[in-house]
Amino acid sequence: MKEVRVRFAPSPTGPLHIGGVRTALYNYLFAKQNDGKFLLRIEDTDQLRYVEGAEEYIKKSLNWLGLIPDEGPDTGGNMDPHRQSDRKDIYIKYADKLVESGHAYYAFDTPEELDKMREEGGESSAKYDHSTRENMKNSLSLSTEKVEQMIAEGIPYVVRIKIPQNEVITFNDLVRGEVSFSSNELDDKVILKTDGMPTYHLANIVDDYLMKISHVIRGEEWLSSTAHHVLLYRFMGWEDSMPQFTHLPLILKPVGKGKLSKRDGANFGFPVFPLEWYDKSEDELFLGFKEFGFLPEATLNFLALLGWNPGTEQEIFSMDNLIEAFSIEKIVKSGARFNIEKAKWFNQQYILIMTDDKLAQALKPFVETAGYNVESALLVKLAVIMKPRLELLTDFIEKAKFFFDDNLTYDEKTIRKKWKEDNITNVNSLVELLKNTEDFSKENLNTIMHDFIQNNNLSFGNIFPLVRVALTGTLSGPDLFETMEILGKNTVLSRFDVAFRYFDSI
RNA sequence: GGCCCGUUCGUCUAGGGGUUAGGACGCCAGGUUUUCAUCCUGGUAGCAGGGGUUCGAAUCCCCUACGGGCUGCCA
Repeated sequence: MKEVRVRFAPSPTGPLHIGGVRTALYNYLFAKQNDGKFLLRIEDTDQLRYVEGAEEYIKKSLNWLGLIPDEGPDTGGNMDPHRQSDRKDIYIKYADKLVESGHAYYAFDTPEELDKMREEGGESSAKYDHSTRENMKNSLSLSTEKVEQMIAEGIPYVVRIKIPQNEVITFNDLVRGEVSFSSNELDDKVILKTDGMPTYHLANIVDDYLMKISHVIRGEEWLSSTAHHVLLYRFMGWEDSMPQFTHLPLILKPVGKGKLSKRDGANFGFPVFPLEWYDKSEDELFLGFKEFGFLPEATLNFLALLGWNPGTEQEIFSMDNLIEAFSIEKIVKSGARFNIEKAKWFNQQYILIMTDDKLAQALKPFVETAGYNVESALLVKLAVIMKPRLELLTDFIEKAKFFFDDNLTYDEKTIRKKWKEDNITNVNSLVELLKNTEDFSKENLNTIMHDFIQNNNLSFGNIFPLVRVALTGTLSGPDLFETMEILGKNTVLSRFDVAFRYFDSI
């Protein structure tokens, strides 16, 4: 059987977005499952839209996610180069070949002339095709002498594919089954631009052929132009080694119409990029899944299930599980809405199964970014008790800050309700008791405080909330005694001091 | 407008002629817990509409509606 070779072929026109990440993931899974190769190819044939740093961003993102290419711009090898701008000469050669065999032709039309042609088409807006090409300026409508003269004069030209009439182009899509297009509906797409760069269509089939790609797994936006690609393979004489096509459903906005876009992230307050991206032209910083506090494994797991499912009820998959379970046949046909709540749930599941050391390690950069310096031993302790309370790694700062930041914001509702006569007296007695307590282990604190309440015939509900708010500012949090043990006697006593003064002032 | 693809709880989905239409997220309720969270139990909610085919349709066919993509010298 033919070796499985798939590629992820992004265009460096901006940050990789979540749909692209999923495409990369499915390619990766398919390659690994079949002992094949996963290639990264940079499709930078659009010089106008090229964005500085985008290629680097793509590589860094794949790296964060662990989707490491077997072959790509940084790996070298006999399929090099993997950046299309470095392969310009190759495409020109093949474009010429198509012109020679009569499957493509030169066209000299200016943008204005093209606009005019389209406008004249009226409602149904005309295409550059069999019905219009004779009226345009190209090597089909012009005499050979005229064409040679124009080329000699340096008049810019493109190469267009000559789509035959009255043919039905059928191909098998691994997700959708048999798909057919009438050639009469297809336009004579530009395959080589005036700047000598190929368009996607040419570059794509030439590279996929040369790089021996066995399966093309890409987004559904390419389905419509696949007939053109099939024709190109045919004209090149490569139909026998044409890859299998698989078109993935698109990822849609969480609400409203259309596919997920860069703006949605900002609008709805969730990430659509793997890593943060600074957009120079708009002077805007977009945070990524990483900065939001998502684990790469959880991000991948969530994305894997968005448009694919194993057919079982299993939802949590390690990379190895995914590689084993993945199958193209199980890819869903319809577009999926992006749902951040489910993504958070996956993240929570992964946090829950992390080891304490790993969690502490993952938390560290977030603590530092927030401007705190927490020693490792404490961080591990906090990781243990905060683990079931985190959906995102960033929740840690918000929810555990009081352990390493003395600046508390007190829950005033509790103070107003509970900081009264008897309670004040009792809590103060409790503090006196704690002052005389040397053993601040959670077990001892538990015993002492429970005894205190029982011996004085008090209720938990009148004492513990005040203690909790005085020490942490909030009513919700981990076990009180454990919290006190970690805080330590000195901090506990000084916090009572500060808190009670504040309570009195309300 | 044209062409192509799609449509099962709010969301992600299973199910491919006979199922009480299953699971997950979310939400709600209860239990556990000194609080919050975790955890456990239960509940909520769906086959886009209309025609066929069939003894029988969520499942097959057609139409309509709706959604999505493409229709660039962008990918």
